[in-house]
Amino acid sequence: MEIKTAVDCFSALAHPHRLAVFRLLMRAGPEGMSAGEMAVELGLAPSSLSFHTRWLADAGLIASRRDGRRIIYAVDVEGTRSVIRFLSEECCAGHPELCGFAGRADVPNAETAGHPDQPERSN
Amino acid sequence: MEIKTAVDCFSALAHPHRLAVFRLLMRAGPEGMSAGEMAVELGLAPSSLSFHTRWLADAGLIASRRDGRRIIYAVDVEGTRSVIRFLSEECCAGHPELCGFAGRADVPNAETAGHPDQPERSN
DNA sequence: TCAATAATTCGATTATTCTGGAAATATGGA
DNA sequence: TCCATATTTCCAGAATAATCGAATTATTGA
Repeated sequence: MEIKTAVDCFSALAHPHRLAVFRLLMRAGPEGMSAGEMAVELGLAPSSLSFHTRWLADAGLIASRRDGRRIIYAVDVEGTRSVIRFLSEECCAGHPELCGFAGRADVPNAETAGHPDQPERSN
Repeated sequence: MEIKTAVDCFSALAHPHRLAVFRLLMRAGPEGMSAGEMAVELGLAPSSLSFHTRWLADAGLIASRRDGRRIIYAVDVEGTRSVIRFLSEECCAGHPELCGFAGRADVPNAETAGHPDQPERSN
């Protein structure tokens, strides 16, 4: 994941209303939720909600599909996984022992375990 | 982790210069790096760098200590783990199968591991 | 085609963030 | 004590983000 993309993702999550949208959609699951429902749920003007959903969509964290005259939003699973992976890998970069979050549960932490004494990079 | 804290953390990472500072410190490891070094490395005015380090520190992602007349910054491991955990748990909330990132088996992450059939929350 | 519904884009306004120079604070060494 | 170094805080000004009403676009059903 590129730095710019990562910044965009963090920016997308860096606002109470947007984080609320994201959480709402997480709970809604694959079926998602319409823009209107979310606006009501969060007490936002439709235009404001649209402003935020666009931001999340541009970051690749949510996606939209049309259903009749409604637009349904749902979490973009791949995009979301990417941010988590980015943060986790940044976190353990060179020092996996620090954060204890070096990898996936289903990937027997090969690199992590091995992690041959990082050259301690002095610059 | 509270919503507000999470937003603060994401905000802290949501700027190119701050993310650069964070990455720099990740690579520097526990020994950290002085404000001056980082300012030079990133080509920022000392006051600008200070503005960003403060933000990261307030979010709990980095911490500072004095060494003579220099201030050394280093990653706050606990704070960083908290954000990753928050994002991962938000991600899998109710639908761990979606992101495949429900947590590490060997990390004290009990609530996640247990994951008792989420009440499917219909609102 | 026309009215109703759902959402987005446009616009102006307000609020917040970012920047770096200048001044202030803290430390170390002559 | 006095000066140099390291960093932060203060202060404008410039840039960006957030808000919501009004206008616009898209869809459905009569």
